[in-house]
Amino acid sequence: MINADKKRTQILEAATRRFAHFGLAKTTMSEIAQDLSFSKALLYYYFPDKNALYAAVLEHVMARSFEELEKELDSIADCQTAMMFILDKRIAFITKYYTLLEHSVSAVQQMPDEMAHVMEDSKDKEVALIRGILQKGVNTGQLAIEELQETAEIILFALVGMRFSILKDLKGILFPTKDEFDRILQLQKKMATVFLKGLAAPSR
Amino acid sequence: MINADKKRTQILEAATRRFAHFGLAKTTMSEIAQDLSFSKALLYYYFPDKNALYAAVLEHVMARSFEELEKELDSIADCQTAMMFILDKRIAFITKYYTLLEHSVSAVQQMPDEMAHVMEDSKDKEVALIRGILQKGVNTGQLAIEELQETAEIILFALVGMRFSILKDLKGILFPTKDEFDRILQLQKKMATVFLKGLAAPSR
DNA sequence: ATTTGAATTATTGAAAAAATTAGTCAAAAT
DNA sequence: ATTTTGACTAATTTTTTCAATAATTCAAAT
Repeated sequence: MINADKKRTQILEAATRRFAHFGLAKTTMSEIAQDLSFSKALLYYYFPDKNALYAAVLEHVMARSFEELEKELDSIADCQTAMMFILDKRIAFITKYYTLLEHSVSAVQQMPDEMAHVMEDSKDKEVALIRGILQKGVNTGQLAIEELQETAEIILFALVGMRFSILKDLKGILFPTKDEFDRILQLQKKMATVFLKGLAAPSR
Repeated sequence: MINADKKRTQILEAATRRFAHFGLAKTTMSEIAQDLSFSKALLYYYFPDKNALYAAVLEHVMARSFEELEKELDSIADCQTAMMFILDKRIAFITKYYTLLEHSVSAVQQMPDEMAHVMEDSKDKEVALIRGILQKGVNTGQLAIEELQETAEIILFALVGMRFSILKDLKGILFPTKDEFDRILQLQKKMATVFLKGLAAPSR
């Protein structure tokens, strides 16, 4: 029982390494099994199919990141600072897991339900995170916001979309460079800053 | 000579109808020729190849829209109003020419240089349009902006990206509905409004 | 309950064949 | 001289086939 969980975890970790480096399409179940000296069939004992394993990897990786993020976020009182912090972490995450996420980015259509579900969850969590920051600002009297949820969604849409728009211009580039991610981060920060300023409560 | 231009225009218009309805891939040169009862060879007398014709259609359609837009924009003094006006017109344009633009949206990679050039031009023009609005705001003392060009780019990135983000969620949808476009417009307006407020010059 | 080797089923990718479409050109029409 | 065309070729796309690879199942062993 405890051993079973251990095997599951081992598979999850080996899969994470493969998927993170080679992506979904270029990773085979045999390879993951070989990495662990398990039989391929064992993978199917713990995970129903390849997509489920991939989804589990996505979920695991994201959950860990969110956990860490939320913890660190607690100690930041100022909402502008918190927002900049989140943007830094977001880009760091995307840079690190670019290949892993690639499938979710390029093949959003025709994504198996399992993965789609994980991505939706993660989006919801991210919106919640941003809403938390805005809430902070409202509580301290820094911000005045009517529709907290919708405003958080708008910010996330704009951030995600901004990355899309910028990366889309890069013709046939397989992996964006560090510089390109830095540029995205820079513009996202400027946008978020102006946006927060626009949400500022009238001073009195 | 004047008759030659007329033929060119006829071809351009027939091509516009076809491309606007069926897109680039699902329109053949023969069909355009048949619509006009011209020979296919004649199309090649006026346009070097299919891509050039498509690019000409894009350019024509966009040029007409920009022209109209700039004219109407002149009579709007307030920058907030002007921004809302542009957003309305942008969405109307995209709704109308969704199929025509689809290729530019989905196949941004591997886009022939001619089309890429038209799209870049249009992006530049759009940024210029937004910069013009911001300039208006700065002139009237409503806004305080350091980097006019970059700020305009950020706004456009966010607007375009926002549309991407929202449409991307729609799994396997061929054509977004009117409602979906309306939702995009609504969120874009909120974002732009907050953003402009964030750029407001400190009152005194 | 866990693990495996061997077998089956499904998917992918390359190659060949067929069909459609883009693009050319010499000659005809204006 | 310019415009237009029909008939032709070249390129591209689509369809089909088939072998190789990979996913998935399962009976039997641990």
